[in-house]
Amino acid sequence: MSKYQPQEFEKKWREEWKKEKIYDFRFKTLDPKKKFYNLVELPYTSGDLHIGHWFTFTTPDVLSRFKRMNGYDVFFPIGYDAFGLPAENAAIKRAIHPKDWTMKNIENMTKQFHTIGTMLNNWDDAVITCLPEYYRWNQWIFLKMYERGLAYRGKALSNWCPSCQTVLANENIENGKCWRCGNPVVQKEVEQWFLKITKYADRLLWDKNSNGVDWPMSVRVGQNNWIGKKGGINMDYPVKNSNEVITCFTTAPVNFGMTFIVLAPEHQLVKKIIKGEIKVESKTRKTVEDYFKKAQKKSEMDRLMEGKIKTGVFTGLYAINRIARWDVPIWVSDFVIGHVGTGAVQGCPGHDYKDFEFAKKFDLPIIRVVVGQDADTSEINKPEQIIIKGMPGKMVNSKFLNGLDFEEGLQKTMDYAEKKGWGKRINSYHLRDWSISRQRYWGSPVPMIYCPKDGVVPAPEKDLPIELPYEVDFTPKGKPPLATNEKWLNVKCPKCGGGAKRDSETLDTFFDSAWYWYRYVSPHYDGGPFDKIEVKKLTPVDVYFGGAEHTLGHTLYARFFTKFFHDLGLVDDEEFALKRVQHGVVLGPDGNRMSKSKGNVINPDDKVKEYGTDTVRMYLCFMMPYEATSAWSDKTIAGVHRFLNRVWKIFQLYKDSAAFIENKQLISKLQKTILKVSQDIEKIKMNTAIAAMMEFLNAWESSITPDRWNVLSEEAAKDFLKILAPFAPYMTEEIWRNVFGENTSIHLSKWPKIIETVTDETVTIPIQVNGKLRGTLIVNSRLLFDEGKIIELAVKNERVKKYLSGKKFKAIYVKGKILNFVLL
RNA sequence: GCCGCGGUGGUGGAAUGGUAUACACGCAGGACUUAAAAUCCUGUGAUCGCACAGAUCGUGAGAGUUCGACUCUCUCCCGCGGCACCA
Repeated sequence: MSKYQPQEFEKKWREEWKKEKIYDFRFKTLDPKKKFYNLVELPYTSGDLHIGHWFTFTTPDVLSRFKRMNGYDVFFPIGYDAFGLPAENAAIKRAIHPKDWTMKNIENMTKQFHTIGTMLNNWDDAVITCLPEYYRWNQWIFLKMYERGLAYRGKALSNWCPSCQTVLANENIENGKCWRCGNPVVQKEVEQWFLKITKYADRLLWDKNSNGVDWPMSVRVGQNNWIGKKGGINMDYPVKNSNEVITCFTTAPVNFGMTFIVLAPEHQLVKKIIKGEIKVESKTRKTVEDYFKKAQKKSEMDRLMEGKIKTGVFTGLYAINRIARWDVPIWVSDFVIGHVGTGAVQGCPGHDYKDFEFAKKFDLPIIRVVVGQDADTSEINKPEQIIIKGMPGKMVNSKFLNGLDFEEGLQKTMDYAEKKGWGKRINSYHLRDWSISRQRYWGSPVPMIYCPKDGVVPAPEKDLPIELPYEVDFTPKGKPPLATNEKWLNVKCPKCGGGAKRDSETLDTFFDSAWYWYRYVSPHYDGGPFDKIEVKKLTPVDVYFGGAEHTLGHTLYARFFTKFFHDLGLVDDEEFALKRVQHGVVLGPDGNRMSKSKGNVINPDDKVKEYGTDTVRMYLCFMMPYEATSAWSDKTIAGVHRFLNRVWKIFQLYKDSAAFIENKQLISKLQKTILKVSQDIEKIKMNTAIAAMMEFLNAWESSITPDRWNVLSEEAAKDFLKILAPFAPYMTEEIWRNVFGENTSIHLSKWPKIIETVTDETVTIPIQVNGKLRGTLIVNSRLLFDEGKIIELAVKNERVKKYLSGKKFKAIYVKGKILNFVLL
């Protein structure tokens, strides 16, 4: 009997499958009703396939194989997310060109991917986002958005390194300093390209019906919070002795308790004060200017270190609170953020914690206008006394509002303000427009041209792609790398034909990944970003597997693009994926995240060498639920290997078998196992599916006795092999062909039929007395529905009898499930 | 602070309101072996008990609903993840 030595045949089958083309996906034969688009987030071209990739891809692969054996045309494509900063960093550090680095990594990763033994199917057509064939359509999409006013040039506060003259991403700041030159980073308003995702805010919100698709609660709630739609009112306050008006957004206009206004340092009015456009005392002007400069220098780091201690300066100006008919002082403070609401806050310190802190710090009046449940009517001195919107309470000190419920008082205030023309109800959103320009090299060039005469001019569609030049300086000072290639940079203006310059910025890589699954369907199509007809056949995506870290970024952008394509008439769907499944993380054996510095990295290649691919795949499915995060265990993988060894052995025995004696109980167990495995795979619960197969093997082995060891028919044995096939594709193929002599792949076989009505001859019914288990009853399954008989037998049961003797009771029988006696 | 998700044996983890701890690991004992590894068998929630009698307790804590609660409701504690001076 041969030993289980997976290394002997895994490579053989990999090659054979390629030869037999069993994983080819043929678009032509597609029946749209039988299509199954299984998508995994496209991997980044980091260089090596780590155990996380294996974990991420194995479960979707099992699902793909299962679906295909059930008659679906499974589209399970792959591609690479190939643009981005790490490639550029590698270039700077190691003097390798980003393109060469990336393409080399892709080659290596593709090789490694094949060892996992997935049925990923369009390897030759894998979409690579850094190739012009792909990013050409990024540029096309950008131009379409520009045409519709969805892409615009604007200013935003960003991390800025004055020395390198570039915007820095948060992760490129180390202790408040630039990662490259070590100089302090400041906040600066920088001109950049934005996508108007806020225009889609309402459509991106998830409704109670989950927008008709099956996405996790965590994603839906997370995205809705991120979009942060809030109803409130924009209140106008005239500034005394000027023509200026300050608009404050508030969700709770407690105007009879409003005693000041606070502006964000970057508020327009502050600029006007500094510029002298609004007259204030020169000493005050200087104070405001100093405060503004200090605020501008503050980085994220400073703000964090400062904590929540309020700072601020008085502008010397007053505004008129027309509802309460009094004047309020106007202050500037960096606790108010320019882009939140209107960048101006009406201070109601009795009913807002931040306003309270500010008022305390600068000794501003605090007025109570709401009495809460504690009936405290005293002055508000302590934070515990603050009553905020949402708490129950009655209005006081508020003239015509007195006596109303808090919420009603707010609504009346808003009605009044709107009637007077002093305010307008409005929705505020937390979501901001998406900044997409990066002053980097390794990305899609922005297809725009700057002409001294015509200004910003879009590149003509026929000139796409605007190819990324190979020759640039990656470490320039004061300008983006692309601007160092003069030949590329200088162009003729499409409008006037005069000298002009290209946009030297590149697109955020999240732009690349916001639509790639459509490109997968027609990777070489050149009449548009994708072939509408093919896309219609294959989309929406049936399941989208990926990481939880993409809740607020990638998946939100992807939904935004889908809606944009919908508006262009390119796709029918408003949601691109019917179901989203998010994986967890495989931690190192020590329970920490794997990292080279901790020395706890598990290399999948080593494990394949030790146990074979099937064992690694099965272990990754078995170790924990797909969504969970847990540590790698060398012990547990050995256990999984033991299981496969036993499977191997029992089938080797089968090979040498002679007479067959059927075991009905075992057949029934097999039927139940097939049913359980089918349901569990569908539910993405691979760990319990495997447990069920282990249980079956245990039963199979223990039903074998020296004189009666061939207990399964060939059909039944093959059925077990088939349900194992999606998990252990190599071993099952080896057995399928060598033990059973089949000559077409097990992976092309049909999933075993489930006989729904599996009836055992005997059934065990637990018997409870007062809800406590006191015994069990083993009865013929024909008696299952005969309640009287069941109770009669149960009462006679030795173990139950003593609890019931001499007592009055009633019986509750849940048919086939349980019998409970309740003592009266 | 807000939002989301969790808390079950020594460990990873199972349980449509119906026999809690499936499956696996680990551990203990045994078989095989000169010995070890591998493999196989048996046992394994806690406490009491000679017991493969039996009993009691047991799913973070406490209450509630129910014939019956890991599961549903409320209050609280702890852990993880996300957001956060959001007006």
